Amino acid sequence: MFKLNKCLILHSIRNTTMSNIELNDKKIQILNVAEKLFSDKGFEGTSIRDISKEAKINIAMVSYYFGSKEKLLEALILHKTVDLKLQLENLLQENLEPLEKVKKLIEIYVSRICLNKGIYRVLHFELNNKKREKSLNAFTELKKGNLKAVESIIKQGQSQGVFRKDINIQLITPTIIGTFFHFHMNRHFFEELFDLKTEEMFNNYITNDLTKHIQQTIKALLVYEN
Amino acid sequence: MFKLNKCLILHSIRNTTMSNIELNDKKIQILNVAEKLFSDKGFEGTSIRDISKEAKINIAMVSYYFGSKEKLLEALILHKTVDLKLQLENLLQENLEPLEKVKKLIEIYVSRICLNKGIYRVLHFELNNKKREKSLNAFTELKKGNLKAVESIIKQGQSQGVFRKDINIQLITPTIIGTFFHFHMNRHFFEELFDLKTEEMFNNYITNDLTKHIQQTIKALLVYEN
DNA sequence: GTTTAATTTAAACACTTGTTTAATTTTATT
DNA sequence: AATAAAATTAAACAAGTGTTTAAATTAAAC
Repeated sequence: MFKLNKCLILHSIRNTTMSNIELNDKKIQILNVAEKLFSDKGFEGTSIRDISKEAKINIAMVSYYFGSKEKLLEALILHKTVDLKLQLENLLQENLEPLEKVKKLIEIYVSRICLNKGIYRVLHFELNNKKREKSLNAFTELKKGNLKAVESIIKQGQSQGVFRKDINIQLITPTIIGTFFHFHMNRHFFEELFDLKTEEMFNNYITNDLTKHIQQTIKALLVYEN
Repeated sequence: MFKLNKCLILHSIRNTTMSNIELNDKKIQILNVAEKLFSDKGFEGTSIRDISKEAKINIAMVSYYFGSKEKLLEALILHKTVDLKLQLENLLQENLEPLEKVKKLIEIYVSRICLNKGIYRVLHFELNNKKREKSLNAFTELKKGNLKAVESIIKQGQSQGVFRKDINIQLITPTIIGTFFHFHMNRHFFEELFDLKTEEMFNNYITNDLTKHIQQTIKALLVYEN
């Protein structure tokens, strides 16, 4: 473990790149393979031997680089969830109508999660696993930031008189992300239902029809008069 | 395995009870424990030894009664998802305003899934696991039935001129169940956010606030004029 | 009460798990 | 070229996995 720490520090000095210390071709390769396998077979369902086989490395390299399987998961979450936060913060600065902002917010959510579906599926899987609590703290912080962004956009719309005021702001994200995830989790079912034969057709359905449905739903919730 | 089959048949003769052959106090006990543990720790994360310890039975009894761990999961799904279908079919027969029917539909979904949250969480977990495909066929049939029910209710409302016609009916269930599940999956987060200190407070929030939010959302989607 | 079948048990099975070791090879530094 | 550090390896570790076996116990049938 002493070796490992030294190695990390040296790497961070050598790699003058952006991110938090630990970037390295081989490590990223391992992370990508881990994402794929965790997503397909779950965290417990994936063995380090599976990962090393697929990544064509020795079994010991995972412990060598990350310390343990658990810490590999932590690194994976950190590595794959950084940019969503940035994109939302940028959206807040943009000068747009509240309704347009909400629409764009949904677009960002869907496309972002869709792009990193692997890790978000893992997160979804492991979210309620008590063993995994520690690894998921970083994710909780992300969620808090996201909620702040949604709150700010909607309150802006409310003070402009465009949005209803008797809505539960904190439950809007669950509706947006929940709809998307339920669709994704039941992928097989909807592929059959909508006759989506290829990966491309499936993704197209998401970026068009599903996104539109979510936007329509949230818009209706925010503006309709009963 | 020969012994097992014989045993099952004899049981079904002795037990003159309702259900599909295989009911038995000890088996139900095992199923309940399995539901709890699978839900807490996932299917792969739960060992037969965990189950036998918690259920206070011998390790061999699971294989003896169900054949294998995989078949235990199949039995569990079948045993826990029968009644939702019935409740929805009853709802279809009721003489209610379309909007009231939708409201009640959401109530049924939420309460039903909430009551059996264990097994639905397992389903959610294992849904995309290719290894589990066979065990989940029964669940696909359930989903198809549910979709039929939703379709029939909404088309009724549309033909009465109460509901919009430019909505994606097939995506309404994802919004209902997805919202609920996302809330449930991120339980820790929302417990903190809404200061829900006890199990009771959490469940109350679901049956009141969350249900209301979903009903409000779907109502808005169905009736608002843009 | 004896016999037969069903249940329950502890032990063993072969296999997989995450992690560590110590030796080797590769890379970097002087 | 020699030295030191880092990366990689195969082998071993102890612990846990699902399942099977064969013997022991309990219950049912006669």
